[in-house]
Amino acid sequence: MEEVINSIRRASELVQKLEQDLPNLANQPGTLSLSIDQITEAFTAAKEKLLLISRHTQTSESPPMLLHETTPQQPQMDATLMQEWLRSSHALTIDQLFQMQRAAAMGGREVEDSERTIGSEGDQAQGIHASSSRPRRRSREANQEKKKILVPAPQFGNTEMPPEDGFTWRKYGQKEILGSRYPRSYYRCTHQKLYECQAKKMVQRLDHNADIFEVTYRGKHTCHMSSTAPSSVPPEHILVDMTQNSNTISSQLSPSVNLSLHPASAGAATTSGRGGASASRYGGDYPVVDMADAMFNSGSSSGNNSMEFLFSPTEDKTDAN
DNA sequence: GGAATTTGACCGCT
DNA sequence: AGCGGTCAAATTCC
Repeated sequence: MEEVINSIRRASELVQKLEQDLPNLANQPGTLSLSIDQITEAFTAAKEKLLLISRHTQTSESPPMLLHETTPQQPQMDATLMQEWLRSSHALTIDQLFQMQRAAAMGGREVEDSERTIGSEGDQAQGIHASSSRPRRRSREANQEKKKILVPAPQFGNTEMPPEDGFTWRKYGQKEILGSRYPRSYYRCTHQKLYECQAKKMVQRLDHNADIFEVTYRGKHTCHMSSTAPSSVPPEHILVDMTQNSNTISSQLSPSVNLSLHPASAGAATTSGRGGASASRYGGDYPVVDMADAMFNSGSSSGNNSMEFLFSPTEDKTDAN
């Protein structure tokens, strides 16, 4: 276990270093890519060690990895989702890094076409201001970036809520959707007023698998621009093309670089304001600790296999295209 | 009392 | 016409 921790630490340091060098490396895609590879390797090493450990310690009461049970056609879901969750809980600069890397690597074309409706900065197209009595948005989805991800429902605590994702959301509506068993909930960024943040998300359980939330993000968070705003950036790189293969997750970029060292998002993560699931436990000053916490506390107390979430071997090499 | 959630109504889009 | 997204009053919670 010692080794695992060390590997994670090393990776974390690399991330930190990378973060510091980011301004210099911004126009050096090669070096940047190299750094990312190193980080990937470090995490992968940690994972492999963990796998070894967990093989030894694994018992029959290993935690139910939801998707494996119910939807075998989604073999990599849990790993990706966990990464997604962790990433979005912390990432700010890493996300930017991804964007830079993407831009450097290629035309950025691989970004999920089918689910992504780009409008240059579609937020103001929200139509908040209107003429008559009740202001309405204009085009509903046009000119709005829209991303779908699948998120596992918490297995403990308030399972009605999707896992926190690094932002604070305020629910503004819920609706029964035709043909769906579960209602869809509508959330907007809590800082909508303060920072005019137009980010929104819709959350809905999958019909065929109530353990999974389909979360659709729309709009961009502008609140993180503010130094006082606690937010980070929504996930960009895990996208689900729901239109083709019901649950195909495509991880576009090096999936192992998921940690950001930004404690800024501390405590900002909750989907429910009060009541049940609450503020983030993973927003502290020690990302490694946070990650470990997430790894070993999420999903199951036995937790021995939780690392699979983070570093699935297949996942690591998944960004095939 | 303020902030968040609930929920029925409203309205734009297809 | 009907569905889906949003509004906003009412309610709940801290």
